Amino acid sequence: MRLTRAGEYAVRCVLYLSAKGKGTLIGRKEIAEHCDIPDKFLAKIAQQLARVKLIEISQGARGGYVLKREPRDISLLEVVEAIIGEIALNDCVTSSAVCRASGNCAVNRVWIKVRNQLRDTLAGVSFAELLTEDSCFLAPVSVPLDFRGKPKR
Amino acid sequence: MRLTRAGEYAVRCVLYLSAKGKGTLIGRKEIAEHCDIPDKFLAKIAQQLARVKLIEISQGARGGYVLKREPRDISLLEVVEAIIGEIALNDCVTSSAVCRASGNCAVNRVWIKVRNQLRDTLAGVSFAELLTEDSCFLAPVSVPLDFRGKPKR
DNA sequence: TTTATATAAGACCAATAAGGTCTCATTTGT
DNA sequence: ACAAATGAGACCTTATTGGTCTTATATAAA
Ligand code: FES
Ligand code: FES
Repeated sequence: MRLTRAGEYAVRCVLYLSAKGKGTLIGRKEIAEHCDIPDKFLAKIAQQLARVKLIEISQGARGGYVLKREPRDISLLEVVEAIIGEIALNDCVTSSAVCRASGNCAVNRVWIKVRNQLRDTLAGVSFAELLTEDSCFLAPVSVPLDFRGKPKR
Repeated sequence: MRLTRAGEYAVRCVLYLSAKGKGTLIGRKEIAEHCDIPDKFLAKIAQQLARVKLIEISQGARGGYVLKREPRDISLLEVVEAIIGEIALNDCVTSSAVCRASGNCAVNRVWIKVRNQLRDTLAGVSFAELLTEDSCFLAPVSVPLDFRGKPKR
């Protein structure tokens, strides 16, 4: 019951890109080094982030990654779910084949509740917010007032 | 990021025992069959439940399991954590060796928050409550008014 | 236009964890 | 004593995670 390494790495990566600002091209190696992510593994993770349009990847010499959205509009949930898929917590929630009475089960209802709670909280934290505080791999960054606050989407 | 099978089985098992009432001895096979849990696997799970004194195991012919506490005093959280250990969600929360700035990290703080939220919600649901509604493997049971409501511990 | 640098895509591999079984010992009712 | 049940832990199988490798492709710069 824990976030995968890939998920944590993705968060770090997006946080690093957020600090540099939307639209800034950063080499993969720089990110890997600063965020302590295995270089090749980051490549794989970045591809997933690109698939959901969070970043854009440019190839060739002087290639790298570019954040495509404003940090204030990116939620923690989005980044996490881009990597590990929609959070479910237990199997009954997704596949109704597991339990006999799925859909009408007191236990299941509790799991759905905590799952929604968890997703809501993660959805309520933007990378702009994270940037205003100290984090691993990153000193806090002063963010213009306009860009603080909760994510829109 | 999901509850293990063992965790789900444990919940079913305790729910079944709750329906029979505290102090009632039930054979392992009966539980395994009704709750659709592999017999031998249930044995292993039961041992973990016994270790935290949720149930008591009696050996020998006509042996089986006995619920040791009132369903209204057993929370979902307790049963789950008896099996999978304390819920953590991400590694930084437990082992500070993973990230560089653990203890003072915005990301980490969010994870701690959602983790506490999740644990609180699960802690707020008793098996007596679960019994009043329909569940997989179990028809709803009428529970005396006195025994409904939130868990004490 | 060649070369060096960088990523893409996916196959591939190693380590860990989950899910479950088996064996042998022990306990207890009859 | 014997049959019926569980205990404890080794053991096995499969799935997931975490990560690397290989070949191909794109681009900047010489
Ligand atoms: S639907 Fe799975 S526990 Fe009830
Ligand atoms: S402490 Fe692990 S992400 Fe910051």
